[in-house]
Amino acid sequence: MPAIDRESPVPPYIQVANDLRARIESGEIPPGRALPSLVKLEDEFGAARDTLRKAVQVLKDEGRVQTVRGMGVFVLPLE
Amino acid sequence: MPAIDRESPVPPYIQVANDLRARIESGEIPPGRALPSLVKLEDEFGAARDTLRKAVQVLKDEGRVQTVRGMGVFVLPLE
DNA sequence: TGAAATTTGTGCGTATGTATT
DNA sequence: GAATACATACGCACAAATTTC
Repeated sequence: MPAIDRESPVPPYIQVANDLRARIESGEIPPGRALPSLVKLEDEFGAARDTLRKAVQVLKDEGRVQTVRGMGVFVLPLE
Repeated sequence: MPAIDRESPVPPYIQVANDLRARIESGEIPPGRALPSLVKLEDEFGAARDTLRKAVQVLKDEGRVQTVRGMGVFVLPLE
């Protein structure tokens, strides 16, 4: 299960971003599918919304996901 | 009238959850029936939807209610 | 038929306060 | 002081499922 290592010098939002990126790259969350909702991510990681939004923002900045309002955050096809 | 005590150290969403739980346990809202809609709860408690959804989430986590999209939040039978 | 109303799901942006680093 | 994170809350917009007319 995903977990945040509070002892790590890597900030939680980076850890979450890394975890989600790994799920995308492994094909666990394929293109066209949505990431777990923020509420679910809260449960999974036990992190605050601030942190999770930042993590998603990282993937957005990388062009890996795209937010669709009211629906979720979707994984984009690789270029 | 249910009301949220803003002076209390207990967070509003917990207060709402406690109130709803009491209504369920008293039989005011029996199994199979739905809780008031989020819109009605907004009126009743004067709280934001975010707060009310969190309150409902607490009861969900407790296994007391189940949400059905487009229909409502239903009280589950006791186990 | 289908359109509107109702209700929950999801996300955005913002805000306040606390605590830690 | 600044950055980060947590916890909570407000208000809004749009999506989707269901019910009603």
